[in-house]
Amino acid sequence: MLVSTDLRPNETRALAALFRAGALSRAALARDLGLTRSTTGALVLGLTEAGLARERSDEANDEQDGEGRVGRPGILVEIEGNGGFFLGAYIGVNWIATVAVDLAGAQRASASRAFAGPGSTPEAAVAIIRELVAEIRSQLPEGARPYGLNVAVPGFPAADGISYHATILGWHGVNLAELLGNAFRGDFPILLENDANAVAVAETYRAQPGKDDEDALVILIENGVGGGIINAGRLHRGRLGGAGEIGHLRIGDEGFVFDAKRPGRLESYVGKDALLARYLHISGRRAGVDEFVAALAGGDPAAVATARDWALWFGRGLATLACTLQPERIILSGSVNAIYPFVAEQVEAFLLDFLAEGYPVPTVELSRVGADGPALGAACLLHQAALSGDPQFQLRGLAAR
Amino acid sequence: MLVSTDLRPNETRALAALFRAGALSRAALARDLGLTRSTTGALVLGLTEAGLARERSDEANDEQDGEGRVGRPGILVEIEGNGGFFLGAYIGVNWIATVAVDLAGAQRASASRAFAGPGSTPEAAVAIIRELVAEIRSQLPEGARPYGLNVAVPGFPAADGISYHATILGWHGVNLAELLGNAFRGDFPILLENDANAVAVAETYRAQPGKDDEDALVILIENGVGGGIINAGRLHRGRLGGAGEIGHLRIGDEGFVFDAKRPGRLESYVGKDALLARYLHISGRRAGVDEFVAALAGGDPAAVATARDWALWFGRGLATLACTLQPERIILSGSVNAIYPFVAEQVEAFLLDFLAEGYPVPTVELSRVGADGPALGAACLLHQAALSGDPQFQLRGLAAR
DNA sequence: GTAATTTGTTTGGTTGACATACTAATTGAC
DNA sequence: GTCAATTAGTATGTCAACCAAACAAATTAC
Repeated sequence: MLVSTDLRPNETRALAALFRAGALSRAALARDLGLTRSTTGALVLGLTEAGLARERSDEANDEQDGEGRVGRPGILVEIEGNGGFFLGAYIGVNWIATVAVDLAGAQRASASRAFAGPGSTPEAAVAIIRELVAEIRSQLPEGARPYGLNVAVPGFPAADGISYHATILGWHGVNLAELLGNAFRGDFPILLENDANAVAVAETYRAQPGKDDEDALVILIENGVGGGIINAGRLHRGRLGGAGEIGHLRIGDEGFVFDAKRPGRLESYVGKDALLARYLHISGRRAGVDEFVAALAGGDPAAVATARDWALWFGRGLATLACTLQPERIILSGSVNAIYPFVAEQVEAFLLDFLAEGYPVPTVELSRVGADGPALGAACLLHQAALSGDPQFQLRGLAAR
Repeated sequence: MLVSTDLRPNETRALAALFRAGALSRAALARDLGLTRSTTGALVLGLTEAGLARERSDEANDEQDGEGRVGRPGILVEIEGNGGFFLGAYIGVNWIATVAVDLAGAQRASASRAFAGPGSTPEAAVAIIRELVAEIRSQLPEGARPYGLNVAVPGFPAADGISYHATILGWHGVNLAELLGNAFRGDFPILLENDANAVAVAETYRAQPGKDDEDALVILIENGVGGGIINAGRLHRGRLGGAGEIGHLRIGDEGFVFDAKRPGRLESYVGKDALLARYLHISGRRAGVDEFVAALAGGDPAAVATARDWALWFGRGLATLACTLQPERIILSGSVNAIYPFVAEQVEAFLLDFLAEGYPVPTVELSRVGADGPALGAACLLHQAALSGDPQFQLRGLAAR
């Protein structure tokens, strides 16, 4: 009879090591875990029988470590993706998306639907998520049971620990966790995460094989400016998951769009509305981001001047953040990032000039994940929790009894 | 024969649980670790024989949990402080300090000496540390061997991974780690840490018993403004340990002391020089911090006006940081923090007004650790590493063989 | 072809952790 | 005061995780 059994600590550690490295021979895994080869052999056997690991089939990839390696070559062992699934969702202003990530960290299914956020009720959003989750579950192997669902939302839980505020959706004091819990009663644990935080995870999680201690700052620029902070490979969430609200950074006295209550904020200089207002002020032309970028690419002097102003203030904000957080990489996401390539030189020269001598200068890169970013990152957070041994997402395997 | 043996993972976990809680009965410890009482009994026996834990002697303190607790009361077990020692040092501008922290997290010895930082060589500093370490080791029990030495320094390692820059000491490109390594050749591992980071740890490490996931920001205000960030109980170090350099925060266009290269920085508004320059500008009087605080306490209108300006800009900086990092507590350290009580109301009203509705407002507190802060925090970082199971500081016990 | 090296597996032994059962020490009900 | 109920701590036998040692297998170096 096949029964589901919880994994032993060293089995979880072994999976985490395999995930970090991509694939390892039993001997290399033994060294990584500090166990003997014999123990590791039994460990891998158990994981294989439980359907969580497998020997790598592509023989072509037998060049594990350089050329002159003496001795019998090892057989690479890797994670069996079908060993488990993690669900992520995103409630956006215009749409709702869901994805499934497998035990190997690969995206395996996705589904999305239009959603008129402002004006819709939280209950409507939950109903859509329920249908989309059913849809992606049908794309997964028969009988696959997800370990959990993490929902990225544009907003933050409030200080009372229950209610949830999403000004952009017009929701206030909504107990979204409870609504979702009722919709999926007991099937799996459900978490909420801020959308910018989720994107930050999606951009950095396993960005480079073998590296899991990345220091990065992900900046999301739309109308508002948000961010997510990754420190040593872990999301810096702050007290209630609200760290990274860098749109409120005070970098000047006014702003291109003026806000009497909170003047001089970063997003009033570099957000989408601010950018286009500045362009309107200089050129007299009303444009969208795409038109603005086209004008910029075409050398329109007003667009170039606008971009130069944008870069000046953006550089100020980046310099502040680079000093405060000292990230290795800064990743730009959101529709406004399309103008960055035109001003990269200016911003990076400013950064280099601002930072103290010898201080590491972060690289600035553009987003690599697409529209699924928030949902994908939410799922990756569950994957990370499971492979770190979080008891709430205790991995299980099928074992013969 | 007594031999030194490495601790098993669960023994280290047990010590970490005892440290977090202060003291636990065997049964409570078993629940905490997820082990059975019988296993935990054997675990505690082993730790006791190894000299790392002991039964608490003060019978008075038998009120473990409220009153109406039925059943046989447990015997509290706590960490035996003499089980291990961790050394911390601080190279300051005017003095060098060293402390020893024991396995229970208590400060057990300290020694310091005047040091004319600017103008002295790194070699001179290392020689003083060597003597001070010998001095505090003589205050510890016979035969105690420290697990390591962590040295807090006013500066940062440079991007090349070797050299070390401390502008304030006039040191550039110094390989301090190597100098220290030569001075203590092989006795124990040696680490370096930025001083503001170390202070942040000292302020927050075990600030509240039972809580080890604090989110805090520690701000050090002297001439310059530095900071250390604690996220979920861990130091946020950034790429090279340089996170928290909040003095460079760009909050305005000029500053009370003008810096042509980097105008508008937080420290040019709220640092010591800036404060006193502003007071000079308003009152015509040249004063030190102590005199200024005395004038402020006496109701001197110029001092009150200066403090109000200071509070305005400090509030702007705090608001930026509160949004970016979302700490639960903000702790003020450094000599300038003496003026905070006079403007606390103004700053906190500004914060409350600035932060979004429902956003958690951090508390602002004054430092609780004294002049030993940097050295103490450095030692606490080693203690934390050892109790987290860091292999570099693998705990050992004496066992009969 | 032979030695050296590294991988993976087998075997038997040690020990960490468990389940179970027992004793000890307290509270609360009568 | 006495007796259940409850919780803490310990003893014992069992299981299995891990190790050490030895061996077979597959490669490089000479």
